[in-house]
Amino acid sequence: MIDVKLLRNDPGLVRASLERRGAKVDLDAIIELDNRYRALLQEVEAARAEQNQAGKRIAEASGPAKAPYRNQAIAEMKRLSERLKHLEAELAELRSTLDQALSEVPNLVHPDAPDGFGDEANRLVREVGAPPVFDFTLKDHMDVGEALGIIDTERASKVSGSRFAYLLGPAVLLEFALVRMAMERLMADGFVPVIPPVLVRGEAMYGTGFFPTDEAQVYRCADDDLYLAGTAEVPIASMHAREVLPADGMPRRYVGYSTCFRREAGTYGRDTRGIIRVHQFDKAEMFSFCFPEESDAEHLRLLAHEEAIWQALEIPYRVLEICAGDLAAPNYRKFDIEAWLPGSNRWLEVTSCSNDIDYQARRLQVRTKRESGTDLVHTLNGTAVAVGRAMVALLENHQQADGSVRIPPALQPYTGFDVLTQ
RNA sequence: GGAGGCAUCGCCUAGCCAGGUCUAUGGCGCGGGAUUGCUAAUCCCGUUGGGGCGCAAGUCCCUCGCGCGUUCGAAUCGCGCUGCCUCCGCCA
Repeated sequence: MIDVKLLRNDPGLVRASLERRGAKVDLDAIIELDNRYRALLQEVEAARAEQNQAGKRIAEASGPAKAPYRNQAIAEMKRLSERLKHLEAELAELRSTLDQALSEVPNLVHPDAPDGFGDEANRLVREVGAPPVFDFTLKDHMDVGEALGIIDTERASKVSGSRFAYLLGPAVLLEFALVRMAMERLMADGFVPVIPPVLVRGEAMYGTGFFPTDEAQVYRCADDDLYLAGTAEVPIASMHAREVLPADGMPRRYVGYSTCFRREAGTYGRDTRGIIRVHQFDKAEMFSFCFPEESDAEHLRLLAHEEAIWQALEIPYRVLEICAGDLAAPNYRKFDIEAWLPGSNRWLEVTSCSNDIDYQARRLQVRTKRESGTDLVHTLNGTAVAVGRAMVALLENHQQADGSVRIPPALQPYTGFDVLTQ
């Protein structure tokens, strides 16, 4: 949610951001709604003040001697009350129309975000590491994984349908190793590890900005009115909803580990092979709550952690800054990391790091209190390690002629083996 | 799943049965100040969070878990929901 006061005072700024996104929102209609709402609010509040005064007069007029006066005052208050009832109903309706309209306005866009739409408009920030050289015929991750017997999508589809997988044997240890390595690096920088609930209320989905926009991507448990989170971002951001965080604990950094569930509606035929795009995967996610003036730096900090992890995994990657037209509604600025997949001869998105400024905080009402006052915090999130896709990158980049996969030294203390074999 | 209980401004707490002067009591904590002096004490003032109007001073409205209702008027009465606690059942 954007700040309605900002819209009121500087509609040009909001309009410019919307244009860069290519978002079609009738701002003038919202501004008009806001004006009408505030005019009516004043009327209602004046009537309430009058009612409060009248109530006091009634209370003061106790005893038989004052009964006539009292009856007159009650009659007067009845009229007031009747009028207020209508005004308040009108006000409530106007408010909910305004809230609905505001909830559909996407966030502002960072001045440095590249203009444009689509992949071509993304800015290449840097490319790190050289593609490995091989002297044998390369396999893609699925061929490597199947040959090793560590990925089984065929049986998974028997049990759960397409876009599911069994991970077996050393792949399981590899998962725990990746997560443990990421966790320890982040804990060293003060991130608090957390395993959040993954079944959440609609409120949490709305508060983080996934509803109403991305409702189609979310699994719903209808009987309990709960939703399966597509990322730990949802329960972690919501963890401090309606709280005022003490200034001396800022910034608050978490690294959450959770299974993620995504319906992948509308992606039929895309990434159908292997475990690149599945309905269920595990991920360690960074999340920060920080002071507003610190969020630009915090964003770069999260990105630096992501890059350090990919460097430790010895995977060539590139950093992209996502163009204004491709930002999700809550995002103010976003960096993706894409890993190079030599076996598939393509780049694969493996992390995503966003600064949502106060967009989520306003919906979730997460504030911090310091001497200068109580402010909404800024929230940021970034992938520490998306296990499935990290495995894909490892299998393709570190495959060896005999079908085994080399484990980079930084990961070996966590796997307990240096070569992944059958 | 069944039965019962609880929810007040950071924490504790009064108020609820018997609706109006509740602009919510007191304590703790916190912030500011005064006084006395010695390892501290006493006193005074302030201290929920939002919102509207206003250059400001200020002023008004909302907020007693949430919602709906009854009523001229709800912290207080009724209904629903949520959360927590106790017991039973079930369970990793």
